[in-house]
Amino acid sequence: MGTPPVETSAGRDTYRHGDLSRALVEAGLELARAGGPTAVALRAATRRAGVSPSAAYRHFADRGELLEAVCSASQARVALAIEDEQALIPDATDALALARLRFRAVGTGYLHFALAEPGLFQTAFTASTDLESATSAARAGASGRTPFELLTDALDGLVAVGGLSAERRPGAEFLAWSAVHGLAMLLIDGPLRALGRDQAETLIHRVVTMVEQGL
Amino acid sequence: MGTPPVETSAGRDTYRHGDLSRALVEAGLELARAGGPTAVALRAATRRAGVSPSAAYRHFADRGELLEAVCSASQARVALAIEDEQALIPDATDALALARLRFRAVGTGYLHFALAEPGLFQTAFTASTDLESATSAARAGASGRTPFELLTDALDGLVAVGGLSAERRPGAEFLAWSAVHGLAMLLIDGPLRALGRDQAETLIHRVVTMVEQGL
DNA sequence: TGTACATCAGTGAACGCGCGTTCACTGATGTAC
DNA sequence: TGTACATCAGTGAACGCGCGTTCACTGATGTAC
Repeated sequence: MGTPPVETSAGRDTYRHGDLSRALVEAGLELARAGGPTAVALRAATRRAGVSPSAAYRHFADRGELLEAVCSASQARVALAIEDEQALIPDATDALALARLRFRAVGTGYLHFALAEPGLFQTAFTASTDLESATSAARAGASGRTPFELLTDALDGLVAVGGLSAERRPGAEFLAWSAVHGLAMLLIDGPLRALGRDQAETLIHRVVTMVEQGL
Repeated sequence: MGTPPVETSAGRDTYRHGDLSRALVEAGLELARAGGPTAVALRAATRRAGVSPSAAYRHFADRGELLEAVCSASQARVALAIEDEQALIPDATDALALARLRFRAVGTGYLHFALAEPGLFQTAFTASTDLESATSAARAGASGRTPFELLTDALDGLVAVGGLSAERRPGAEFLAWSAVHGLAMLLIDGPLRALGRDQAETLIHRVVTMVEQGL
C-alpha cells in the first residue's frame, strides 16, 4: 500500500533507501557467493534489499548492468585476497627472493580465494568485463590494482631483479594466469572438486612452482 | 489430439520414435553447442526432437540425467579432437620426439576443440561427472579412451622413453591439465575472449611449451 | 523562519516467458496362443 | 497363419515457479521563495 515500508535486514529507516545501488550490489554478491554468476537475479537482489523489483531500474539499466557491477566487486575481492597473501611475506629477504615470493603470492592468493569463495570467484572471471575496461577502479583492491595488474606488477618485479629475462617477459602474464586459473576451475567446478583440502594445497604449490620454472 | 504426430526434422516416421533417447542427447548437444551447459533444457530438447515434454521422462529420470549424458557425449568429442590431433603426427620420428609430440597434441587438440566448440567444451568439463565414473565408455573417443586417459597415456609415454623422470610423474596430469584448461577458459569465456585467432594460437603454443618445460 | 512545490526514488500490479515435473490417457507394437 | 491382448512409449493438459521488464502511481525530500 501507500504506507512506508518497514525497515528490513539492511537497516532501512527512511522511505527512501539511501544507498540502494550499493545495497543491490551487496545483495548480488551474496547471491553470487551462493550460486555463481547465474544466480545474480534482479528480483532476488531486490528481495534481499527489501525493495520492490522495479526499484532496481532506478540504478541499473537492466540485469546485465547489475551483474557487471557484482562482477567488478568480485574482482576487487580477489585483489584483496592477493594483497593479503603478499602482506604475509617477511620483508627481511633479499630482492630476488622477495620478488619470487611476491609472484608466488599472486597465484596462491588467487587460488585460496577460489577455494574459499568459489561462487564469487566464478563471478569475477566468467563472462567478465574486458581487461582494459575504463572502470577498473571498481575491480581493484586496497592498493588500487586489479588482480591482473597485481600479476603484471609481480612479473615486472621479477624482471627488475633478474628473476625473469626481459625477452621472456612479454605475454608471461597469460601463461601464469592460465595455469593458475585452470587449477582453480578444475578444483571448484570440474573433475577435481572432490579433492581434499590437503591435496588441493599440494597441487596449488606444485602448479605455482611449475609456472615459476616454466616461464 | 489422438492422431499420430507428423514426422519432424528428425525423420520420425512411426508413432513411436524409435531412438528417442539418442535423439534427446543429440538435441542436447546442439543446445550445449549454442549456449553451454545451462542451455540444456528438457523442454527445449524434446521440442527439437519433435516430441512432447513429458516423453523425455521415459528415458531420463530428470533434467540432470539428460545433462549428464550430454556432458559425457561432449567429453567424447574432446577425446576425438585429441585423437585427430595425434593422428597428424608423422610416424617417421624417434621415440622421444614422438612421445613429446603426442603429449603436445593432447594439449593442442584440447585447446583447438575449446576454440572451435566453446559451448560443448564448457559442457564437457563444467560440473561434469567425476573422474573415475563407471560409465567412462560414454566419454571416450574412437580409441576408447577419455580425454583424461589420453593425457595420462601421453605422460606415461614420456616416462617410458625418458622424456619425464619417474619421480616427477605422479600428479603431472593435473599440472598439465590446469595450464591447458585455464587457457581454454580464459580464451572462451574470460578476459581473453576478444583475442584474435593468431594471438590465441601463439598463446596455445607457449602454454604447451611452458608445461613441457615446467614439468 | 515558514510554506509551496518540483523532483525522483521506490511502489505494486501486471505482462509474457520458459522452465521442470505430474498425471491420466491412448494407441502402435510385438507376443502368446 | 490369424487374432486377442498386454506392454509401454509418447500425448497433451495442467501445476507452480522465478525470471526480466513495463507502467502509472505516490509520497518523502530538499529547494526556492
